[in-house]
Amino acid sequence: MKNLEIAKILHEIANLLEIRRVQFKPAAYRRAAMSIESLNKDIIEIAKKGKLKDIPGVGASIAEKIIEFLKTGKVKLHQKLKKSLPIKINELASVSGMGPKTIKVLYEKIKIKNLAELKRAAKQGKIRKIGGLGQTVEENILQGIEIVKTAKKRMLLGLVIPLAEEIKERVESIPGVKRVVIAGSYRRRKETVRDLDILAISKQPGKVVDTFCSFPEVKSVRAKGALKASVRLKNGINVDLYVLQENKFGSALNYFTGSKEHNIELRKLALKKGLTLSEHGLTKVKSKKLVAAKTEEVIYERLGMQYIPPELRENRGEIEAALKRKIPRLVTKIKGDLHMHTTWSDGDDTIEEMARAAQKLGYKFIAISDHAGPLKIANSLDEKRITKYLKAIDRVQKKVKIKILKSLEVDIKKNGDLSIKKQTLKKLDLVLGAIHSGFKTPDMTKRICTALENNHINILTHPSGRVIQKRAPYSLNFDKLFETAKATNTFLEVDAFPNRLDLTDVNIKAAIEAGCKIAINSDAHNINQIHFSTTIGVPWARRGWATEKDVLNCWNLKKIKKALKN
DNA sequence: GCCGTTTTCGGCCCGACTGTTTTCAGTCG
Repeated sequence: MKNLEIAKILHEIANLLEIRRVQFKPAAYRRAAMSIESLNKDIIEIAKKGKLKDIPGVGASIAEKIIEFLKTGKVKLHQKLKKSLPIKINELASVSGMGPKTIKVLYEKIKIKNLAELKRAAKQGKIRKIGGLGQTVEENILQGIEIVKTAKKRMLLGLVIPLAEEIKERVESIPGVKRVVIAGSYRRRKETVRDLDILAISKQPGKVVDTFCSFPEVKSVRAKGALKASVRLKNGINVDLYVLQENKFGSALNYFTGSKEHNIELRKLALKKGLTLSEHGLTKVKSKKLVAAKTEEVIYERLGMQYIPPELRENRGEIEAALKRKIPRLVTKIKGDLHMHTTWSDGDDTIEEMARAAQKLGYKFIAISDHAGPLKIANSLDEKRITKYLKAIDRVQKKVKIKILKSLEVDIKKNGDLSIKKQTLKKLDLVLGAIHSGFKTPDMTKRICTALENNHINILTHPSGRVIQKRAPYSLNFDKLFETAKATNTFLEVDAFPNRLDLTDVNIKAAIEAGCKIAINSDAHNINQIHFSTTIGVPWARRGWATEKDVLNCWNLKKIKKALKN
């Protein structure tokens, strides 16, 4: 898979062209790069079919460069640009405050080529001596370098939610504040969040900004104006606050929710209608008359399209769909959770504790699905303990209202066999199949598809094996996997554990389009994690355009049981 | 360099804040 390598080169070309003050091309290269980054197909396959130009943002010239890279491992233009400006441009550009102009002047005047040299020069006070730059710039660069190093990792959404809601409440408590919404990637429920964009309605913006900046949890104020402020909290999260008037809240919310790509498309669409869209509202280009600003709903309607839920705003086809009024009715809640662990394997809480906690969340059913197989580290169940485990579930069932389905998460061996005997699996209500070892198996697609074809697996759990910020997904042919899952009536899991979110949003959409069904599960290992399926899993599935009919655990128990028998 | 329900040529998102200079360019989201 060369997608990311190619994207990186295109980004670098964009940055290098920008330094040369070339117009428009940087944006074109960047668009192609981002589009390739989010592909769920191997670009080599696309190239083989001659379909490179079908990728949004890729035209004749970039397609040629991709082919050149696949053939030779290099792109001549890229080499040439690098030769004329031999610096680590992507690295330097990642520092906040370092734009193309600054990078260029620093190279020309004092030969700064990389992050280490930049840091040294700043520490030695060499940057402040350059015309146009001063001591503050120098200090900001040093700070920026630290942030690049520490904040390279975006934070997992699941870990940010409690902190974000806490700071939201703090802002709500400021006198004169009427309404508070956290916008940005947080509202779109992306898997990771870099900073929080908080919008507040108030008639006294200055006061609100001042109070916000003086919160005890604020470590440093990065920027402060009449209407907005940017601070770094002691827990390391960057928070931007924007204070708005009520009558412009909709346009501001739309603008700050993003994504940037979505907004750009909206603006282009507005222009075609003789309108211009900004955070201040939708106005007529000629007369400057305001047409819509108060709510997002009005703005989308005035643009001639359906309202687009925040989770879909990634410029992945939602705008076209909304124009045709084809935005699906996305999943909003699930009735139960079909993947969780207890003290019988590697969980922290008992079957009864898990059942009662799930009942408290309003779930109608759960599946207890402890590990089974050779996975020693997770205290996996063997054949002998499984018998006792099933009896233990029966005992708890008598005590609780919630329906408990009997399940196991069974390891798929390297040859595609399951690690538990078939007659044992027959005693279960549903079987989860999973890869937990041998991640580098040469043909993982074959291993998994063999398992689905030869065995009775109801749900393939965390299908790609990725762990966010830690482990890359194993190499899989998703088209083949989806085809096999559909043919074998296997549900594909959306594992809602914060560092998994596996399938990815892009893959969920592709799976559904291929005719597959999914199951949204918490993979909880204690009672405090069961909510993941609702708080993180459901929004994540929405990002994959999932509707209730696509999701196993949106159905009632009778329908689920019937589906599992197939 | 890409793209098309005004266009195969001629456009390409928009405004706030910062730092430095003194009226604005650069950067960011």
